[in-house]
Amino acid sequence: MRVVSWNVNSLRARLHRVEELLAQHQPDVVLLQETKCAPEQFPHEELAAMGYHAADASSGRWTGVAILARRELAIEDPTTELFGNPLASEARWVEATVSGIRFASVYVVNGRSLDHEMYFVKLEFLQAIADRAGDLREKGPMIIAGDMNVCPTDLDVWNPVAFEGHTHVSAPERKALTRVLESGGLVDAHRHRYGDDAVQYTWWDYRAGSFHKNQGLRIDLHLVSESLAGQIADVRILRDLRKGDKPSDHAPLELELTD
DNA sequence: ATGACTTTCACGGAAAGA
Repeated sequence: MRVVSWNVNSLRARLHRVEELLAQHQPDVVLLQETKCAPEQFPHEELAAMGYHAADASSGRWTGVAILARRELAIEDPTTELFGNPLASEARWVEATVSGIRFASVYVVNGRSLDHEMYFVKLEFLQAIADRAGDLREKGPMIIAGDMNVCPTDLDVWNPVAFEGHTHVSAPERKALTRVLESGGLVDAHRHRYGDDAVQYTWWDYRAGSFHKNQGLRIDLHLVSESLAGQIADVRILRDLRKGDKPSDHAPLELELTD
């Protein structure tokens, strides 16, 4: 099974690149973030023409997440509910079961700055995910993936010194992310696959030629149940989709599980 | 040194992203 996670930075603006991804990689499940659609704008028909159906959480503006699956795979029990979510009106969480695995696509709050109200909202949001992951742990295998907006360690930051005092790298954010992993019994698929040697990023600022200088962050993660970890055959960051015509500022991540 | 890009909404430019 192939599971892609991708912050598309507007699904409508990126539909041609999503089509490229689906045609080239034929993933079974795709977890999207920052779809930026109002509910009526979500491109169900266009995706159906590409062979996929979707469960979406859509509220317009900056957020929006979705779970896509090949049309042959049922999307069961979708929900956008997340108990304890401090931003429940923003579409940042969607869950559904596909092929017996509980999937969640998540777009974690940015936080803006360490002294901003939204930073504390971010920590609350991560705690809500940890609580949910703890509940799901009792029920079976899960994959929570998306834009976590946290770099798990300094290995995941192109210049840790430059990021001191900023969001995405602070100790409380990292601790909150660790709680998600511990509570859910989850592994970071990328680290599980590559160990501590692999320095790779999933996001690069549009500005200043950051992508070409490889000045990025690894903030997009597949968090996978330990019971599935033995099936992790590969984890790839699809850098080619960060290039070319109107790319997102995030690259897709492709997780391959053996059947 | 600073800002350097892209999207949305809406029709100029602010807000937001990370």
